[in-house]
Amino acid sequence: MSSSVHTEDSQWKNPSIYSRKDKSLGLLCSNFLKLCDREGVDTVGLDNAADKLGLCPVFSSTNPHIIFQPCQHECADFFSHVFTQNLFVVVGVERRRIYDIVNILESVGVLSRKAKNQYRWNGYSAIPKAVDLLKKEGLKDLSTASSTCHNVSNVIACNHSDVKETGEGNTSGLHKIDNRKEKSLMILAQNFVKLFHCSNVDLISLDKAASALLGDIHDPMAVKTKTRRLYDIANVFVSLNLIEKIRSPDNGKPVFRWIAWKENRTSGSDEENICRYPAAATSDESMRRTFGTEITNTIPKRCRDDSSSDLMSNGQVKRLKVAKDDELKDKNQISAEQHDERGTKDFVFGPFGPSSLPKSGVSGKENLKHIQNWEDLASKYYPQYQNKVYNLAVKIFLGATASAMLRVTHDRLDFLNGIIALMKRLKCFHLLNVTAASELFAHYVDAWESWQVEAANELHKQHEH
DNA sequence: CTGTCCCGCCACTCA
DNA sequence: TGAGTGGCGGGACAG
Repeated sequence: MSSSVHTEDSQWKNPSIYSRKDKSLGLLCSNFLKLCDREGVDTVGLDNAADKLGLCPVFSSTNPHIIFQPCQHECADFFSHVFTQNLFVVVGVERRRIYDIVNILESVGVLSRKAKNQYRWNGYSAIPKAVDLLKKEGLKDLSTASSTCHNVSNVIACNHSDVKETGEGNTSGLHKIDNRKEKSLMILAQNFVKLFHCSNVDLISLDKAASALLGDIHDPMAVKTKTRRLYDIANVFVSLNLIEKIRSPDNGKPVFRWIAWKENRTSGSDEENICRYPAAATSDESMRRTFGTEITNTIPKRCRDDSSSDLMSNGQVKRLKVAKDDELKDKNQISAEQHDERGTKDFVFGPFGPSSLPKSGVSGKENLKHIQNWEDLASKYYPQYQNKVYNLAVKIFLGATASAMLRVTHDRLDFLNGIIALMKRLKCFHLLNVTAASELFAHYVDAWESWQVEAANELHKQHEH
């Protein structure tokens, strides 16, 4: 038994192993934006985005939104140190959050919906136009509704009420849709923008904004709910550098201030206006904004299995995908190109690479590519199970733990204990029984062992050569 | 204690 | 009809 695994075991049980901030909407939004804001990106598919972000969709029968994000740390030796350095962070990011982000981004024109699951990436250059439109809309509302509403911020709320009133007492589908739409995060976000642009108020607190947007509704619960939504919106807008959070000079309370372009756009091209956004800059290249937080996981195409393939009876292992020699060679060639200083025919180790092997000449960005190769190879070792819980377990396991765990211990029991501890941390262990877990992970051990033999042979061949 | 906002239930929509 | 979408509020976390 390896004592190190026991040490890690206790760490996995630590509920405070990651910060709440790791899962923040703002961080996720930054990552999402960085993913979209790239050359040649026109359409954003939500599934694809989640995949590229390193969010590995799993098939929870209880929560269709659940997605696992392997880790917030994009370090070269992530896989090898993930356990020993206590970097293991499995972040339960929900697809649900992506919907929130997408809706808010849509409100300022950054994205527009094309079809189910598909969004068009309009980019940051679309923001000025969208905001301008909102401003005009807000001012128009102001002029037409000023007779019934007493102040600027209530105009927006008045327009809310108009919709609401037509819906009240009428349960027809159309009005239901209207009511739901009116409450949507997108509309709320747009009204939040209008508050900044159609009033003389410079600093807006979220509770005040919530009250303003609710108009005559003074229900504390409604204000609380609206405020919660505004927090989400504000976080996304902060990620976009549209607003910033500061302390009110009056009472020290947190308030938000619009920091992107605001003045009436009477002249100047769109490009000039775009450049007023702090997020944007002058050159084409730097027009792509930089974020305070880097994308945390660039590992592409994680653990996407083809669940439509033929499978055996429930809970049984269908097959273990073992990389064929030629496939490995293909990978090696790709890897060799990426690590040219190692020679064009160097053997690059996959997800189960023995820790004893030298890693000289591989660092920094190259290591990121290296990790991607690990990921590619990992997909070839990917056992497929009909049992969704098994697949869940494997996906999580495959994402971040296989090589690291087995570098810590070669003892199978120790290995299983570690996995069980991991499962407990992931709160999904109750879905598994120990026998099932043993069966599953014993397969993984076998795969790893066979791969090691294969890798050792390849290394031996290289030395002979 | 207050502000913040993650989490996920469940209703609704749509292909 | 099932998968996708998103409103909503409980309650945990952070300062």
